[in-house]
Amino acid sequence: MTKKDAILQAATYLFSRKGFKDTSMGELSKMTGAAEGTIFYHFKNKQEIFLTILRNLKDGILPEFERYRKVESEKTGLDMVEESISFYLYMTKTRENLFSILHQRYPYELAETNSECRDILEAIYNCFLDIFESAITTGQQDGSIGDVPARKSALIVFSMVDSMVRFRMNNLYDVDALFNELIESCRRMLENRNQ
Amino acid sequence: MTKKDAILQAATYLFSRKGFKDTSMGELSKMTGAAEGTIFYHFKNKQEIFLTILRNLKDGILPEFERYRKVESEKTGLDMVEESISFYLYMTKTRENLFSILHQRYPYELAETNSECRDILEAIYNCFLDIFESAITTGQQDGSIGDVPARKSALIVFSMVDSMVRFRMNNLYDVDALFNELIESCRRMLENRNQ
DNA sequence: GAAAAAACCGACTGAGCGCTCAGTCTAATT
DNA sequence: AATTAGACTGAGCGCTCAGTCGGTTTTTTC
Repeated sequence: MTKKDAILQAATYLFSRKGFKDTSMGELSKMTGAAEGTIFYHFKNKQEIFLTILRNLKDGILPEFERYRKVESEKTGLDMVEESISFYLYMTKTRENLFSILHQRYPYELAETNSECRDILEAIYNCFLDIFESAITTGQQDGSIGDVPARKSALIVFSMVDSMVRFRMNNLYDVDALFNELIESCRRMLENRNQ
Repeated sequence: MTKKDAILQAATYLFSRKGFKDTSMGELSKMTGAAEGTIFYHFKNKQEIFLTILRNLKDGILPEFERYRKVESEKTGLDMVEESISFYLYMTKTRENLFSILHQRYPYELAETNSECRDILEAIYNCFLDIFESAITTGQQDGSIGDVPARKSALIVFSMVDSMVRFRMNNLYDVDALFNELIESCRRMLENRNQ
């Protein structure tokens, strides 16, 4: 692994654990074995490290989500919603550090002044929502899901799932214990009752 | 207003807007007109200012929530859930600064080492959950709500509502546009269908 | 194998931070 | 009028931080 990659990896870890502002270049230097000067040789400043992580997050994750979304399935839309929730929870578990960064204040603060950051965040969240929305519209076509506004319902489902992720990351609640109830709640919320 | 109160008020504003770590004593001093020394005369350190705000938040808000919870009502439990959601959204709107502080990283970081902070946060969240839980159990008694696990469902409803608050605070989505759908979703999620 | 380019180093800088402290001011008490 | 105590002040201390710079080592190119 190149030193540049080592820096990005360590920064991802530290930013997710301690936050952007509370991670110092000295720590980053110590963790990677690179001198502070080396870090600034590869990245013009601290913010640029963060943006690079965000760029990589987008480029690494979006294709995976897109690929998942386009997989043809024999399932009903309602079952697809359930599967999408599991998929999202699985993704956030395998990339905990990256998703933890998305739950922090700094990216949204940066987005206010930096348009690239804003665009990346928007692309990421649109992609997440699309997963749920397309499952819902599929369900409305096959009759498994009732007559609900698809985008808004997708947003509500997403907000529920994202809260679970937040619970898990902050060790506030055992998400496994809540998982079944979450799925059942979403089913009751969406299912078609006029069949 | 005493200078001590002015400091607390300004700190609440600054902490909620910029976060704990990004608020400097210099700023706080400038905003209140108090010398930096004065701040440390009233509070032994920066953390103590934060804890005082949290203490006041608890003492100011919990009684109001408790009072609301104990109001006898003619409504069905399901209607009470809807009303509780509105009540929670209303409370977060009138005390936006305080609730914004609860959505930050610092209080939970502090809670890891400071037991008073931990206790306050726990008391606050238990109180929030109790509102929704007692509406749900009421609904199960009057038959308006189905056979769902009350505490877990309360947690799910709370997580939905709290996400709305987060959307509003970060200007990510127009919550008013989502409000009706949120209510309808919760109703579908909870209502008794065996009547 | 020499020259050029890229990667790397760590001591250093200046700004900003939380917090201290010696001392002033004000108003009540004796 | 003298004393006292609480409220308040702001210069300044010790420290941390992001970022710089002059120089060294490693790699690439011809």
